[in-house]
Parts: sequence; C-alpha cells; structure tokens
Amino acid sequence: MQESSDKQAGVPLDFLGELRRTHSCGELRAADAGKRVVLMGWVHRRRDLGGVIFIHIRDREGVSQAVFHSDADPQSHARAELLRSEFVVAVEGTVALRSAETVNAAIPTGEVEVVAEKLWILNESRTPPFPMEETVNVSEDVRLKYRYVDLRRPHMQHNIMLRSKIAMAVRESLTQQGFLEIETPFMTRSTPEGARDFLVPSRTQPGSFYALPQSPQIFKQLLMISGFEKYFQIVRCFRDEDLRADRQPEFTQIDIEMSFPQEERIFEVIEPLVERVCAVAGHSVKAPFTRLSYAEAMRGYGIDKPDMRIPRFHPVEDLFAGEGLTGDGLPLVAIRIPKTGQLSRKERDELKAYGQERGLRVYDDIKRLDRDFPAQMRAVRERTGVQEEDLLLLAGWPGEPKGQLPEETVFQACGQLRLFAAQKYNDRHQLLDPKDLRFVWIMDFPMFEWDKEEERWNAAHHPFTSVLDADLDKLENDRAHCRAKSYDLVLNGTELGSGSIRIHRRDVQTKVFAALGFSEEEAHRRFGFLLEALEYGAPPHGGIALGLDRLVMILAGETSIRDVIPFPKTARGTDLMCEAPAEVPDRQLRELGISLRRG
RNA sequence: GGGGACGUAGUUCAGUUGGUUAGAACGCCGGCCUGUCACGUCGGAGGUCGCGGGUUCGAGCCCCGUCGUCCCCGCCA
Repeated sequence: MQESSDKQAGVPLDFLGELRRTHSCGELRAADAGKRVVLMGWVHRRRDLGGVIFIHIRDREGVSQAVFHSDADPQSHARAELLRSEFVVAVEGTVALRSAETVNAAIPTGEVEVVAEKLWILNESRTPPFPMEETVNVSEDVRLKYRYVDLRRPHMQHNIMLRSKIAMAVRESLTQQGFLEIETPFMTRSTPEGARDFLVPSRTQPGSFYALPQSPQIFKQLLMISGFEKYFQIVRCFRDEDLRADRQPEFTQIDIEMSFPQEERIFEVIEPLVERVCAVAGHSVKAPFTRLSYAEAMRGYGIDKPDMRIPRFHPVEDLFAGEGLTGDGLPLVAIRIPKTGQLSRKERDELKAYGQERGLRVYDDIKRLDRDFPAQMRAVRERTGVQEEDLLLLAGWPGEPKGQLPEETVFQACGQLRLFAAQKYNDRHQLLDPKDLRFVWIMDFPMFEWDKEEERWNAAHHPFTSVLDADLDKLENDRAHCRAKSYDLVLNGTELGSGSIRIHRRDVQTKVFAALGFSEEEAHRRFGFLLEALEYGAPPHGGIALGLDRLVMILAGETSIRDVIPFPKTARGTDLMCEAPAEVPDRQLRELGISLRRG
C-alpha cells in the first residue's frame, strides 16, 4: 500500500499568513545577488548531504536552488530535513552568487542560489505515483488517473501554457481585425446530419432532448444575418464518435464567420492569425500559404490533406504510352523521396507489397528502367527534379480497362505509397521535421459525395455551403463534378481547419436541399429557423473553423491532442480521474422520465 | 462494429522449453555524510504477475473468456 511506504505523517505545517511571494522560481539571475526574496513552490528534488541540504523549488516558471546550512541556521536546517518530493514550501532568504565550480549550467537560475533563512512547510505530499522527471515514460493510464500530478510536470506545464498563449494570440489577432467574440448556446437542438450528437434530457419536457453542438455552425450564420459582420469564438464542440490520437469527443475550435467575403478575404484573416500564433510558439511562418485546388491536390499528392514537406508526384503515363506499365488510360506516377538513397532488397519488397495491397504495381528497379527506356527516364528525371541521393519510384495500375476505374483511386493509392515511403525510409534525413511547418490551402472541394450505402448524394462539407459560381448549372445535372466554395487549411498532412462561403439566398438553399434529396418538409423540420432567417435580409457570408487542439499539438511537437488538453478522455471516451461516464441514481432518471432497458 | 500491440513492485522494465523463495533500475523508509544538482554510501521494506476459468504433478509463461490502456480501419456533414 502506498500509505505504508510513506513517511509517517506528522510534519508540522505552517500557515501562509500574510507571507508574499517576491519572485518566481524561474527568474533569479546573477544580477539579483544580495536581494532578500521569498519563493514558493513544490520540492522538486532534495539533496541531503548531512550538514547541508539543497532543495530545488519548482513553480510553473522554473526551478531555483535553496540551501540550508546546519551551522549557520540549525533551526531551518532541521525543518528542511523533513521535506520530501512535492511538499509545498515557501523559502525566505538571500540570493547569493554560486562559486564558479558550483554553477549549474543546466538551469537558467543556476548562477545563483537562495541561502535560506526561513522555511515554511505549507503542505506535505504523499509520494507521487510517478516521478516528475521527463526522462521516464509513464504509461498514459497512470498519468490520466493522477492528471493533477501529471500536469505538474514541466513538459505538461509548458504545453498548457503554450495553449494559453496561443489562445491569447488568436484573440489579439482577431480582435485587432475587428472581430467580436460572441457566445453561442451549448444546449441546442439535435441536427441529425453528420456526426452523432451528445444528448441532454430535458426535465421540464420529459422525452425531449437538447443536443450539445457539433459546431456553432448555424448560430454563427444567424449572427451574420443579425448584422455582427465579424464573429469569432474559441468554443468547445461535441461529437459522439470514436476517438483517435487527434480526435476527442469534446474539442476546441477557433470558430470564425464574416459577412461579405470571398474565399480570399477569409484567407487574409487567417494567414496573419496563423503567422502570429506560430511566432508565439517560436516558429517563423510566412504567408501567403500555397493554394491548391482539390483536383490539383489529388493529382499531385493523392490526398486532400497533403504533407507539403514531401515533394509532389508527377504523372508520367504520356512518356510510356503503349509500354504496358499501367492500365490503358490510367495514370503512371513518378514518386520522388529526397535523400533517401538506395533501399535494401527487403525494403524494396516491402514497398512493392505495400503498393500491391492497394492495387499498384511499383517499379523500383530504376537501373532496369534506365536500360529499357533511356529517353523516357531522362524526361522523368527532368519532370520530377530527382537528384542522385533521391529515391525514385514509378507506380502504375495494371490491367484495368479505361473508364472502369476512377483515376482518383490510382492517385490515392500512389499518395499512400508516397507517404509510406517517406515515413518509413527517410528517418535519417528529417524530411518530416516537425519544426518545418508547411501550411497549404486546399480549395474547390467537390460539393457532393456519393453515399454508397444509402445510394444518395451527401454534402461533402455541409448543406449550407455555396456552389462555385461556374458550377451552378451542375447542381442539377452533374453533381459528381459540382464544386463548392469550400476550403481546408492543412498543416504537414493534418487537417487544421475547414470552412466555406455559405449560401445566403433562400432559393439557392432550396436547390441544394433538393440536390441532397431533402424534401421541403424535411428541410424545414431540421433547419426551418435558418431557412426562415435567410428570408430576412441575409448578407453574403462565410467562415472557417480551426482545430485549436490540433494546432497546439503540432506547435508543441506532440503527436496526440491528449498532451495539450488538460483533462482528456481515453480512447473509449472515459475520464480515468473522475470516472466518467457513470451511472446515476434512479431518482435522477425518474425526474427525467428515463427508464433503462435491462440487459 | 472490425484489426493489431500491451497489461509483472509506487514507476519503467527483465523473467530462458512450463520447474526451488518472481528479479533489476529508479522511487520509498532508516543510518551516515557541509557544496550537491539524476549527490554519494550502508541497510531495509515493498508483488492479487489486470481479473475469472481451464490444461498440467506444477502456470507470470500454454488455452478460453473478460476488463483496461494505446494505435489503426469503419465512423468523424
């Protein structure tokens, strides 16, 4: 048991009284020598040498050393002997320069130490369930159970403080650009399109439910109709879907909407915001960001969220016409992975197998291709810009007759191969350097996507997205090629945000609902208030929502958003600390008119 | 809903073909130690091997089930 291994309790504790902290534990420098200071914080580490005791005191700003001498101050020294890890203390003393041999270059305050004259023990602590040191990788379930201790670790302190700075930079940037921060309700109405809703039962109207918002989408559109022109909110959103390393059931969005925009007006708002946020996190990023149409992204990267740190691939089927390297009329793609060099036989087989699982034939034997197609391969090299140290692959799709297979499927498989090769074989060359931030706008997404199971068209973004002016006629007769005024912001292969220019005319909204197969009655039942609002002078408007958790995650160099969320859920959606979700007493259920099915 | 990895001391892990009393490091507790900074040193305590069942003379190890954590697919307008 934890208790039995703990030192027996009984350390006499001190009151804080009127004692005031004079400095943080991270700010003392050589220039402060001679000052009388009071530090408060946690005992990070104790080094008891007998006659002298050193304490590292830690607060959120850093660590400072305090020293207690038995000969100079036997009383304080005796109290310091009682200290253990994570005790909460206040130390009053005089800042002294350390001798040259005892300077600690590893910490910013290492040139000085506080010669303690008085020690207050403000609270004791059980032995922490895991060490504060970053060097130990503690399993995540233990960290989450004792999250308040985990969050005390300097690494997590840094992440959460960075998150706060980023939120502040967002507010500063948007406020300066004339945006108003406006709140929208959390208890709202279920809109059974898209993700599953979290429901909140109504007590006053048994059998009726509020829903937690998947996003404030409709409310922010209404705020535009209300004439606020520029709205933002750093807002929690809720989606009852399965979790991932970058997905939580509740997450935070930087939600933005503005009136009278074109796509470029939105980008003009977001780009300086992102520049500022990155600067706060110590990264230099320059706008304007690259803009790619969805079609260009698919043809060059085989994915709608391309990682721009890896070069695009190039279709080269025109150079090899009639050679049978790929199916008739299908793409043949040249993939270049910089500075990856020669692969071993095993790696080449692995790569081929990976491609084959996705329907591709991978041509990795470049020597052989050079021998058989010298002129064509010169052209491939020119087109891809391949250098001596680069890995070059061709990938085709054998044997599928023209027209049977969308070329997008081939590009997608090539895109997966490109990512696989870069992630698997480029470790040494830092192609995927997390500090190399490559933002890109993906524009002109398809308006609709075909739902195979339900055999109908779905809104690719959401049903309030407007159609590209040039594609208006396709709304009715060519939905597969109808493009939307929608755009994603992508960073290093992660979708950071997504937005669109909305429909502001009632007649257009009706047409889109019709294209989606909503009856007028059904549309009215779900979004009647929005449709009605469109009839009362709705201005052209549009916006975007950026995922704050993902943004902070990438800027903090993390690979899970749980490490930038103070109290996240596990993959099964539970909170290991407070053990939510939990059963509730029958009485509470009865009040809500809810009875549970047994089983 | 599906696939995969993992679960042994407070923590991170080792544990051979199934074979004596389940180990290490760190942490913890006690002693010594006046310049450490991952202090050192001597000693000590600490285990429902996730849980349940099965196979076996014998299970941390094999089998079945179950619970939990993580990753991925589906899902996420």
